[in-house]
Amino acid sequence: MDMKASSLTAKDWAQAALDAITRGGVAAVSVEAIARDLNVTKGSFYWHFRNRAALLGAAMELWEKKETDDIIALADAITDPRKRIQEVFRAATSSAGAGRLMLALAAASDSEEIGNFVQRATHRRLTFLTDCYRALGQSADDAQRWATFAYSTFIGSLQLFRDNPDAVPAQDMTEYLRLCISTLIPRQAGGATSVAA
Amino acid sequence: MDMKASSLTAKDWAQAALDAITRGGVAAVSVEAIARDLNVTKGSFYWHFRNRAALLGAAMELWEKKETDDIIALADAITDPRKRIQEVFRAATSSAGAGRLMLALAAASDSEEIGNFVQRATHRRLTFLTDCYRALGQSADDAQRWATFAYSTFIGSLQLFRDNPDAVPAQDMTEYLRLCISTLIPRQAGGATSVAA
DNA sequence: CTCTGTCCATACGCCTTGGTATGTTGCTAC
DNA sequence: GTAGCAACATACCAAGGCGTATGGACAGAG
Repeated sequence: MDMKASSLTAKDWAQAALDAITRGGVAAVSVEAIARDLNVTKGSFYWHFRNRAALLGAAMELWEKKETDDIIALADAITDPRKRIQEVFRAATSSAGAGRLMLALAAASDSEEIGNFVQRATHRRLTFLTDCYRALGQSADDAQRWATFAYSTFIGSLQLFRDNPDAVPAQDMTEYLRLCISTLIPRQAGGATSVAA
Repeated sequence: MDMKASSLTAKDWAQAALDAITRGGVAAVSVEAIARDLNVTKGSFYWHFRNRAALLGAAMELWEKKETDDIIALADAITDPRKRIQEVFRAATSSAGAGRLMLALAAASDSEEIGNFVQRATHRRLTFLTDCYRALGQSADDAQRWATFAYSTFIGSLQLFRDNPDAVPAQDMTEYLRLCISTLIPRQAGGATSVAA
């Protein structure tokens, strides 16, 4: 029944590393522990990778790739900038796994290697949001500030609901999202363009 | 010149543990490493504490105590609820050390011990903010949602500026804060509801 | 059947860390 | 001055984790 046990690839190891980070943070990425998860031993690992740092690098590259794919998929699906921002929030609060992974990586961003990837991902997301706000007719400065505001709220909500799941009753979750979205998307555009509401 | 080398207390160890967490996360709390920071050996530690978990517990209690003191000092200083919320943001963005410590603890909140403390601190802060919004005339439900919103933005901004210091130019920082504060404190004080669709 | 390269297991050395056991110093009481 | 306790230092063990060295299974090429 289990034919996938033929041979492992470096990507399999990278994905397993991401899973370990999601569960227990970057500190949980130990060669032997992940080898146990994959039902192999260290001998397999050191054939695919030079050392633990190489595994972390591959995991970060895989994360960046999937991360980019997610952003692109999100961007391509919707054209209305208002609904784009809205969808960022909805997609974030839905997939708890990606959120936990993002937070775990951010927590270890003091490491030079990981920090660069987190920084790039954050920058891309901010650029994406800034473009949305610019499409709403805001100035460049206003758009950047609003994007930073919205992204901070997004990250903070993610962390709050992870660490304090009962901060907001589950019934009020939709109400909370409506409040955030309606507040973070100013009704009055910068004055130039206007999107049909 | 250095007379403070007389004798260490358990509180000194707890504070050193908090410093280690601020620098490198909870994983950086190793008995021997902190002993090196304090210029002593493990022998000293195991006289003051039973084990590493006891040190973490003492560190968390010390953190909760200082944390509570900070909140109380903040609350006593200002009576205007609008300025209270404003001050929360200003105090947060100013002391980067407390922010880093908070984020490092939140990142390790999957641990049962640490998670409880983080949860209590978060709950107290949310209660504080909720009271502020209630004092502004909001309903209980609205106040809780706005408090959650504001706190999420606060935590998210902290994390964003830690991981991506150049997300917003330093000059625009005050502008960014003004945007957040003016948005997160609804203008209309006497009214019952704030945002209507 | 043999040879070769891929993919993995086993065994080992080394370092770090938690924890224990025990030795050592300095101050205080008397 | 000496008994005794507080506050360490030192030595040691076991566990785990990284990295290496080497051996073995297994498939395909010839």
